[in-house]
Amino acid sequence: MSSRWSHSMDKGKLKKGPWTFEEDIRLLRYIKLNGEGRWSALAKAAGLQRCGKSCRLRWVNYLRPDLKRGSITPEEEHLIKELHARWGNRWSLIAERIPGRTDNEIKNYWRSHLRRQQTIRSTINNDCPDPQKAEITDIVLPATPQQTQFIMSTVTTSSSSPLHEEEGTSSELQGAPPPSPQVITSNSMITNYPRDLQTHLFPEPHATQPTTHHNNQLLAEQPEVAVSLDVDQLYACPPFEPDALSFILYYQICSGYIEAHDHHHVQAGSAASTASDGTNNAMAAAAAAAAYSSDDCESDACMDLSTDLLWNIDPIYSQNELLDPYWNGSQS
DNA sequence: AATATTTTCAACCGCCCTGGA
DNA sequence: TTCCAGGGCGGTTGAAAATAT
Repeated sequence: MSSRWSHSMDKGKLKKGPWTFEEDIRLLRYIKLNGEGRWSALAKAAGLQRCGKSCRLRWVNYLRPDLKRGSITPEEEHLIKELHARWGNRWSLIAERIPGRTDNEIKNYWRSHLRRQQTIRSTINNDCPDPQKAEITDIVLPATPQQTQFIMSTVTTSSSSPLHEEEGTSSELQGAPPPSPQVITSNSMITNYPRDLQTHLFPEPHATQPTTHHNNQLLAEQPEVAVSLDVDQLYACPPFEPDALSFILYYQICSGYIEAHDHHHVQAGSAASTASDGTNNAMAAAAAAAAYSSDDCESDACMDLSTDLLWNIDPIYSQNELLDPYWNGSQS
């Protein structure tokens, strides 16, 4: 735990600071079983030494299955500029119009990317006496037809909104959209996880592990390192703290492979080094992770490789369309 | 290669609003 | 009507990573 949070922790028993793998799993499983909301009670019931706000934030900004991973696209950037010009720092409102992005993410993006652009442009065009006006006019770039269509489909609204109900608010807020009618239960959101991931995250009592058969070729014929497939053990004693969802996804893919080959042995290092595309890199990462979690992989080289692969799982995932069926839950 | 500076972003803080008692 | 707890939101922080010198 870094010193940043330690003084706060001394005041009570509630934990602060970065979330661990185990905490993520606890929160995810609890929300799947019981739904979200009532965050203070949820935190206690889930056995988390966290305040309700912290749990909500972790869920909303990081664990939600409908979050979009990866960099902000040019279309999204343009939309952020457009909406910020309309509504100012109404980050949650803006986030509602950009699917899969959180208010925190948009706010950070604005501060780190777009505000700097604005500052530079304002410096160049320093003849504008009104900084607010300069901000709006400077940052809104012409939209391509595609961008315009995207913006129109996203922004066009019909019903009332809290902002609309504030009669006579500034003209800057005209055209503000209604609150999103999004009423999504946590269960339906969880079903956006890959089916196999759901099974592992939220197993039915006494359910047998599903046997899945995926791209298996590259991991075959390398039976050297015994791999533990005891997921409960993994939950109880995670050997590292990668992105929890990504890790479990790849772990499951790997498990499917291992079961399919019925020997429960994978040479993680050689599998990874011979992998040539994203899918198999991902599988190799999972194999490496599994190997890492076992007592059978003790070499420094194996551990180094495992760690490298795990910390690079997100880019592998985001660049690999072959994994979309798993992520989108359409894989049978 | 080492150090300094800048950028990124997860997470917290505090204010405000809302709904229930 | 008032009080209070919970939740949402925008602002801020600071460690880690990336980049520059």
